[in-house]
Amino acid sequence: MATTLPSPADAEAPTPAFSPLYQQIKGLILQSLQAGEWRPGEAIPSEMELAARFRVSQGTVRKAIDELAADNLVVRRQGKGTFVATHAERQVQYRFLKLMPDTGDQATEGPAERRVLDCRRMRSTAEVARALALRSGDAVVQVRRTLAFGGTPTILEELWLPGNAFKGITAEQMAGYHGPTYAMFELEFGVRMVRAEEKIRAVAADAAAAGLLQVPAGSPLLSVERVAFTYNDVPMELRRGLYRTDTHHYRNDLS
Amino acid sequence: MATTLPSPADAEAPTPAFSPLYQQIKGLILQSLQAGEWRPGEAIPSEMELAARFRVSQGTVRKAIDELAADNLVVRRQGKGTFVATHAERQVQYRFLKLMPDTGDQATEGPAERRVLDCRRMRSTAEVARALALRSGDAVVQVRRTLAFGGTPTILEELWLPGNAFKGITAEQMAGYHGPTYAMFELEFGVRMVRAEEKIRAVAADAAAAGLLQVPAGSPLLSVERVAFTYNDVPMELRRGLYRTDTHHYRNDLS
DNA sequence: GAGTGGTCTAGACCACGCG
DNA sequence: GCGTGGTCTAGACCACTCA
Repeated sequence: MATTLPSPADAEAPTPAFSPLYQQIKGLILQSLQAGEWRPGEAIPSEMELAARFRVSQGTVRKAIDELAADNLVVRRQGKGTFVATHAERQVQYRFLKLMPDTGDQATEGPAERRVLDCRRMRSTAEVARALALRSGDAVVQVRRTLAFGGTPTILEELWLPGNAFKGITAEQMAGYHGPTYAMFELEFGVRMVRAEEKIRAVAADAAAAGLLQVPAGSPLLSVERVAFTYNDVPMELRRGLYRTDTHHYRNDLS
Repeated sequence: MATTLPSPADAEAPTPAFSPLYQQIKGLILQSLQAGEWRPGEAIPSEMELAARFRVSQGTVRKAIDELAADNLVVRRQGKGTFVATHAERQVQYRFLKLMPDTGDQATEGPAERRVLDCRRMRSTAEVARALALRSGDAVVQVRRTLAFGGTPTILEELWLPGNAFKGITAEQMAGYHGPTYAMFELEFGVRMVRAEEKIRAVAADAAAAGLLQVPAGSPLLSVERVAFTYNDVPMELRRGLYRTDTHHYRNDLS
């Protein structure tokens, strides 16, 4: 049946290489997600509906959705439906933040206290442009802020965002929103971060960082450089964080 | 059919809670893996054979194996079969080592040059015992070594292994084996590491570490504390590494 | 009780690897 | 050409949620 499929599905397969039907369906659902057909947190159509729309069996749709769920683009809830993933959910406060208090976890610790130091538009340097797939000199927004836990400043970070997608962002918006920053990005700018890559190093605190994080100059800090991506691997944020690791640690699970 | 299954499968379900058939099958295959019915790198029986053995359909076995493959316990190869995962494979040199050269990757860099500083049996401290789920004073093996890339010492690490499982391990074994240490553990001791947890911090190099890594005392280093587990979440290694991050970085992908 | 995702089956056919 | 895993289907039934 895969080769004799009518129009909708295999119209999407420009590669002669062979792509399973469920992959094509996955691609189509992905396009709808990208296009904003369903908003973050909303339910997507049921498996039966999608099967009817694409003229395939429920099992094929199921396998497509299975992969989307494995990629964290979508969340299944038995008896209720399948929902577009969002950063604005109770579950884990900060999905991409792997810094944990040495005792307890993110949940026991409560939300971070944010302090925005700076938020301004500027022209991107060559380095920032490369990370964000822009041209040097394109408009970017730079944000600098600290995050504190229980009164102790723990993270100092600098964000760069493409000026185009984040027109009109303000320090008040960055500071005022209650909840993850990425949830604010979804709500206010329609930008959904889906995946990220981090490069981690140990560095010595310079005078400025030391002051803001209330540690002696030269103290070892964790440097975390993150590039976050929306759909289709489009980079939408460069973030450089300095973490204190005297009361917290970066946790990672390998398998 | 799930409720009327004959002996083999639901003899394994002590929980009345409801466990899908394929989960029970997964558990049974896992037991065989654990028991060493098939050695690392070997093929396990085909889906049809397993389906016949367990008296379920091929689809159910498939779903069980899908999960084992997702957990990296097993590797599927179309047209050939399904194989027990091993650390002794070309693919990625060091599966659990996330340290990458700033330019290029593990493949371009070639294998690490190992130097074993120390390998001795001792009684475990309370801290080591806790991590390895032993009692304080139980026998453990401590290994200290450095890894260098292109002549530059980059990693200084200390390993603790349960003395029981690693009887008779020698410095020569640690140094002499060509390939990942975890592959040597599989071959020589039948211990297969399946999963690990890491806690990462930034620390200042003490005099000893600075000397061995050829950096000034007080230099920032990445401290990586790893607990590695075999099947059933049994901890089998505690490892504390210090990484230079002037030419390398710890890479992590989030989703 | 209706609707959703989750499980299980049986059978057909496809892509791949290897002799 | 055979055996392996991979895809696709259709239909039955189960577990969960909510009105």
